Amino acid sequence: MPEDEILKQRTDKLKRLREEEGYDPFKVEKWDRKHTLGYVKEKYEYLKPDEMGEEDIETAGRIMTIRKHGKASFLDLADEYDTIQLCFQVNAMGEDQYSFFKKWVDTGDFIGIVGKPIRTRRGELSILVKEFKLLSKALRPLPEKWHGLKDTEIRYRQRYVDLIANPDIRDTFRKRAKIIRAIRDVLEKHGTIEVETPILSPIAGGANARPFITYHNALGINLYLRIATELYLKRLIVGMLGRVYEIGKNFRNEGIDIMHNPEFTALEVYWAYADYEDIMNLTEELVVAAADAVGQRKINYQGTELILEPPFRRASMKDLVKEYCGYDLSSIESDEEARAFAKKKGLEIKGNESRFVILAELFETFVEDKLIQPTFVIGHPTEISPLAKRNPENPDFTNRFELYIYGNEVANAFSELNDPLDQRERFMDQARKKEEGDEEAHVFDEDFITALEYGLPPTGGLGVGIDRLTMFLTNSRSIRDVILFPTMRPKQ
RNA sequence: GGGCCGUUAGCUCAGUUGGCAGAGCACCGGACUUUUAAUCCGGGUGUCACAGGUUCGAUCCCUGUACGGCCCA
Repeated sequence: MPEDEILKQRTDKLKRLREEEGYDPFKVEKWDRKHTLGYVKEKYEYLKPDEMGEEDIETAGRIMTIRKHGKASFLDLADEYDTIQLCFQVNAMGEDQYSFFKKWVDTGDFIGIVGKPIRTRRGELSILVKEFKLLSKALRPLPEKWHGLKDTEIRYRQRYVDLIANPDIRDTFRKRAKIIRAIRDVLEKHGTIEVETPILSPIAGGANARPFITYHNALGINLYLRIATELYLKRLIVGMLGRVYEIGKNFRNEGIDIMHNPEFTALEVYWAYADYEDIMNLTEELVVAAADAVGQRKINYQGTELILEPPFRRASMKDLVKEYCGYDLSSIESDEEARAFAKKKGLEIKGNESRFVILAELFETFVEDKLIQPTFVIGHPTEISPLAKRNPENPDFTNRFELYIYGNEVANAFSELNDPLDQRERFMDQARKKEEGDEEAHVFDEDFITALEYGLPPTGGLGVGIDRLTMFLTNSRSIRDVILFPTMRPKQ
């Protein structure tokens, strides 16, 4: 039957219910749910076939299936966590209620029930219902009961249908909540305060990315959706908040794929008086707390075992690139030589890359996807790290690390650059890159320099991709499986 | 941005070398007091994504478009 016909049929049924019975399920305001299905399942597990519990259970849920047998019927009732069978029998609830049920109740409807726990002859823990109340009606049919809902397009566009039909998906989002809760707990424990910084701002800085642009009518100016929280959070360290963090959405105007959604959730943390090694320890603590929150440190991700047990492997970018593609920076004498090497390796060369940029590009091409187990990659070139403090022994490199899991960047952190003079130069270098056509180069933020001129203490900072971390911890293949309403192109 | 794949009933999917469009579940009517993929009897509910083209005839072949997925940059 076409969906609009079912819709019409059920709408008519609702109308008749209102007229013939004087009952309007949409006028019901509440139901006192004294017990959950989980409570019943746990407490009455012991019941033997044909045995009945003494307690009156008062619970509620959505009817998932109905098996009608004349004067007795069986329903599967689901609440947010569990499903339990209900027995509807004429001699338990009386003629009136039973015929009301037969006439007016459909799968998808919400009902509240009162009844006693029993185990049926066939061994199924159930509730023998003596009273029920129709709490709300479904006018559209549920997806098919065996296969659930598979169509990715409907799953993402109408997540509510996905969540009804595929209980596992509900579990993924519960785990996501637990992960974020665990992260907050660790940070609070370390005296880090949660703050909120602007999403709309005149300058979108703190990362290499293109922003979304919007327009403020009253001010008559363009504003940008943030691409990172970094520059605002560091201003707060200047402002002596000591330790701050923010968990929130960032927005990057780029493509959508299995690892990228235009809006995504990031954690950023800044600790005064800490360096990147302290932050590395913190990162391990956060990842492990997140893993523990959802159950375990050894996880199966898409058939690969990932072991989230600290200490994570630590390796320098230079060594990794040397190991995986033979590029030994210490023996490279010129940028030309570096470019020639890269070209031989099949990289596309523009012609102005430095030996450091080549290092980073070789890393991306030849190393990244090999880093399956959690690995801290340390020591990124200064040229590609415009907000990170230089390594005092080798100023071409920074005290920075990224955490890779399953070939993907999950965290990025460094000792923060707090020298306003150097920061100005770095921004100017970025501005040059922008002029040369790099649309993702950092924007010059004069007020941020001003803030640094007031004095930023030595500070360690961290960014973590919450969606990606959640993917690994929930064995989700796509970032869209851990975002409730992923970005979709509008239909038509 | 490029390549490949997909789009058929509410859902999961068949199918047609180009000739009246199929199944299971769901849904509607009936029977049934222990089912749990209930069973039995009856009912097919569709713009075969959209727009063109080829053809006597297109859901099928061709072109384009939309949306989705995968891979690559």
